[in-house]
Amino acid sequence: MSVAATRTRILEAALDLFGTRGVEAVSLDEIARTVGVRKQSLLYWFASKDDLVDAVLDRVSDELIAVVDAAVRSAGDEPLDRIDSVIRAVFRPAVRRPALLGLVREVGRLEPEHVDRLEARLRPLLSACTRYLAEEMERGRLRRGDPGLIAALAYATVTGIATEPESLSAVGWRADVGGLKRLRDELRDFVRAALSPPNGAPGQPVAGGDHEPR
Amino acid sequence: MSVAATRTRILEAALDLFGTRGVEAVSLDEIARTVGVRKQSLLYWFASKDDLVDAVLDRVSDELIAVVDAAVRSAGDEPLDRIDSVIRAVFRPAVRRPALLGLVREVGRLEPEHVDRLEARLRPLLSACTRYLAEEMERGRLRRGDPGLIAALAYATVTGIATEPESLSAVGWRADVGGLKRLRDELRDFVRAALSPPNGAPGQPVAGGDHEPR
DNA sequence: CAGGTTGTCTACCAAGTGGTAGACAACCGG
DNA sequence: CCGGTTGTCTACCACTTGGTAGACAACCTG
Repeated sequence: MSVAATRTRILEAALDLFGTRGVEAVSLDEIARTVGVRKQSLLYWFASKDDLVDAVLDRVSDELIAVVDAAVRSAGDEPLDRIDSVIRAVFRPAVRRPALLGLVREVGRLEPEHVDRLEARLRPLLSACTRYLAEEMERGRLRRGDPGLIAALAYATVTGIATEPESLSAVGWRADVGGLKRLRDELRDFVRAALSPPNGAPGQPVAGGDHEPR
Repeated sequence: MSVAATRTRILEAALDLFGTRGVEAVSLDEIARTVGVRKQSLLYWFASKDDLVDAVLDRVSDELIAVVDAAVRSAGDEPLDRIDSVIRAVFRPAVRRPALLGLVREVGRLEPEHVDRLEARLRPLLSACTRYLAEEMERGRLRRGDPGLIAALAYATVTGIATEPESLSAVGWRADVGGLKRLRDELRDFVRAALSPPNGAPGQPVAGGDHEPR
């Protein structure tokens, strides 16, 4: 009790290991070892490896949804600024802890049951996102395109760059404080440029008094 | 001899399995089974799993380099068109066979020796790419930024989107012929927008001989 | 046809896999 | 202080892991 509860520590360790090395590649013994406990204590808290995977995925999706929601709420009206805000909010935890997005990226290596579960939990976030993109494209404040695919592309860019510090080191990048800042800024500029409407950046809103009907 | 040589068939099967499920998660027995041979025949051609991994990585880097080189040579002078050409060339094999880029994405889950080997083989391609980006930024034909990080971002976007058809299915995308075409076009537009210089598309080079003092 | 080479196989092995059964100590409310 | 709950443990289990040893057939080459 002086330290965190065993269950939580198992979850954290499993998240990191699953996210960085892959679910199938990590054994229960290894997780238990890093927690400092026997495998059977782990199986006391989680009936099976599948159970543990589900719990970890739930934790990840919870955290992701919370982070994105907070970022959206704290941002202004301009869609590019709002997207900036989300990226900033996701970037920090993602780079500091690649396992977080790494686990999401594990989708497709997981068994269908797990994929379904994760998709179901993230669907509200996802559909709100594509709906928002579609609205702002309509208003001319974002480059037009298929909102779903645009969302997927932005997602791929952010997760790809955040989960692969190794490829970044291949282009001479270092993970110090300055490097992190430069990477974050470059990512922001990249996505902003990719989503900006073709005319000009500031994009005065269209005249009509629209009110975002929700 | 009627079918492909055993060695080649092992390499192909290993590439697909390693790339889609992860190196550590795939056993020699499983590879052998999909080839239709016993594990010990596999160990006759490749002394160990590590040897097999190296051989597969070599094959992947060879193919990648060949594809990119051909695309660059066949493209025109405009950098955005040239980048289009590379993306088009990489997109088709990558989406048809996610294992290809999936294996490259495995970097960071591999042991350092394998990473070093792969990086060494891809370094010429990579440094040529960043050098080219730097030149064209200088000439004002690409949006300015850190060439290395820009390259990494474009790479992350392409590989991320090509290796995760599952996340695409989450936004309603289907992998039929039309879907592929739409995805390819959307990816092209996304990257083109992300890399275009901010003024206008055709981008006459800047008059003064500026040199960005670093 | 003799003798070596090539390629696949069966038979093993020690270590590790996810998981079960149950002992045992610490704690709790009555 | 007593009986049950809680949490961790040891002891197993059947199966899979990467890898070794060596039998054996098919093939060349002389």
